Amino acid sequence: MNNKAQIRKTLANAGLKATVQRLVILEALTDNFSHPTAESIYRQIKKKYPSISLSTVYNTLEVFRQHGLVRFVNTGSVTVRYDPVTDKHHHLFLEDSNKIEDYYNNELDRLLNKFFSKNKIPNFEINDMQVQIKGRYSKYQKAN
Amino acid sequence: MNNKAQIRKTLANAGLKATVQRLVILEALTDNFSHPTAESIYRQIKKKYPSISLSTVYNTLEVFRQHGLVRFVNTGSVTVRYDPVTDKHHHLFLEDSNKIEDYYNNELDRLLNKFFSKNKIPNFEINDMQVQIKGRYSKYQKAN
DNA sequence: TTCCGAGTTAATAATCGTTCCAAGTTAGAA
DNA sequence: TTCTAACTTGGAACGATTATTAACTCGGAA
Repeated sequence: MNNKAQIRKTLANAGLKATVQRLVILEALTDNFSHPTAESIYRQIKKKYPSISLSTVYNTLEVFRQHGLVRFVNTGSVTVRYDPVTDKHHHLFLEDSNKIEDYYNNELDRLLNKFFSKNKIPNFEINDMQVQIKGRYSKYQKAN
Repeated sequence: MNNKAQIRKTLANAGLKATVQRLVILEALTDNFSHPTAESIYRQIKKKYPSISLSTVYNTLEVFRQHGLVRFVNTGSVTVRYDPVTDKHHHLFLEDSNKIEDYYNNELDRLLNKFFSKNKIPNFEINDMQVQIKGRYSKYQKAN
């Protein structure tokens, strides 16, 4: 199954109509692991689909978010960023470049789950957990 | 030593002039563990010190941040929140109320440090790390 | 196939949070 | 006490997001 068909399926599974706009936005998202802003998604799409409106991008991202197709990334800055990856993962915040990378580590997840099942936070029910790791790549190493 | 004197000292240590505005803002922050926004700090201060400007609050918070007196909290929403606690700690995001609480756990810190010294991220130098825990307090339990 | 209506989009206005700026004021060194 | 760099103020400007609304489009009923 090609990418387009997968994207259609994703929309259908979420119970969303497969409009052209949704297809291109979702396609842009799945191709893009740089945690884009709404604005940057808009610019990217605009090339191929010039009639799209920035409002549509915002609206659609919000619809996707409500249906679990994207997440907000917590950046601590003014602009919201989106993460097309809804699997469990963590984030590396690159201090030099203002970039964010996904970080996967199943072992870390297991460790945290184990820790919190032993050390419950009183009366608190955990739904989700994420580690934010701030730092930098060593010199002469490419970040990506 | 009383609170006011401590606050003066904090400013002096940071090499900052002890203006009235800075004193009241820092006082408001140290009294306030609810991770306030700039706006809410402004409203709080305005009662006692009506001539203060919102710009001053923003400017001052930024100066404090540069001097390590406060931190941004990464909320994933549009508005930036500030955290007067600069010790190592984590955050509970209460899904029902949009509140954020500090969460301390030395054992968790040790565990994470141990984990990442064993499992280094290739070429990446970690400077800071934070766990964001999302969830809710059980019914009939007060969140605070 | 046509038509209807709910859902969707585009354009633009409005709002919100934050930053910038020029002019006035002040803390604190000397 | 004087002087000056640092600071504050208010308002304008800005960028990001949300709201509004009229036009459009798709899928299903007839």
